[in-house]
Amino acid sequence: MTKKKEHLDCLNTVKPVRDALDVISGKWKLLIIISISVGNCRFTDIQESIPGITPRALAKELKDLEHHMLIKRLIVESYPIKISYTLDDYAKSLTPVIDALKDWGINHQKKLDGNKLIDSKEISS
Amino acid sequence: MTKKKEHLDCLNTVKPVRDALDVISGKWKLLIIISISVGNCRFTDIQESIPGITPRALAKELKDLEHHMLIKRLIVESYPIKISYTLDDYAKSLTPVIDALKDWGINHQKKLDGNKLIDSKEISS
DNA sequence: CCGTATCCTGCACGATACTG
DNA sequence: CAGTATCGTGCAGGATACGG
Repeated sequence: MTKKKEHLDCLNTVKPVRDALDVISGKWKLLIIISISVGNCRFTDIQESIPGITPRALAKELKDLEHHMLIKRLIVESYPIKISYTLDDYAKSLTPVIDALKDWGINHQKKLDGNKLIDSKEISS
Repeated sequence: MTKKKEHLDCLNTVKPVRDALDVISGKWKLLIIISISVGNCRFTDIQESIPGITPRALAKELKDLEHHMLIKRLIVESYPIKISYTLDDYAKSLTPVIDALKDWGINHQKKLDGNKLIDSKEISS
């Protein structure tokens, strides 16, 4: 059956897509990457730059991101202990993914907005 | 400050990215899109093509996907009622997104596998 | 055949307090 | 400063049964 083969090919797509989604989805991951990318490298700095995040959440997400090799954790001073988080070069490989998601998200939002305008002509600024 | 501006630009990225993730993340959405894309168009067919999915889950996801204009729901016969689900042309716009995620996911898995080998060597030594 | 209706469970995520 | 430790909660998703 050709259908079965096609189905299998598609499942070969689903797995890596899910792997990728696991890495970048979630409430904080992108925000943390962004915060580090603009120069925040200390735990407390990152925490203060992301309204609403708790130290528990930040610690967990930082570990995840480090495990996925998207950020690096460096001890820069042992007493008093100081840590520096930086983006790994590997994080750059995410650029096409982020861009594709961003472009589609913008376009999709426009499409949804267009639909809303049909219902109500209110435009919020 | 230029930092503040950069930070703002990045937040302008986060929102559409999250919008996009909301649409395609989740346990079943991609599988359903795939199932329909290979020719399954009846509720029961789709259900049987995706091992483990319950009617409740399928119904919910189909509604979401329809709301996001990725699939179309057509009543093809009123008694006994028969429904046909098809991919909306708009779903094609997701292709670059899926491809980017897939490529990155494949590459990332390779990278993790490579690292595992290093880790296990370090541990065993 | 195409779904709803109930009920249930796990886990992502939060609040708050505390420590080397 | 850079995190843990505890405790708590909401909600995505599951099991099972039933209805038009």
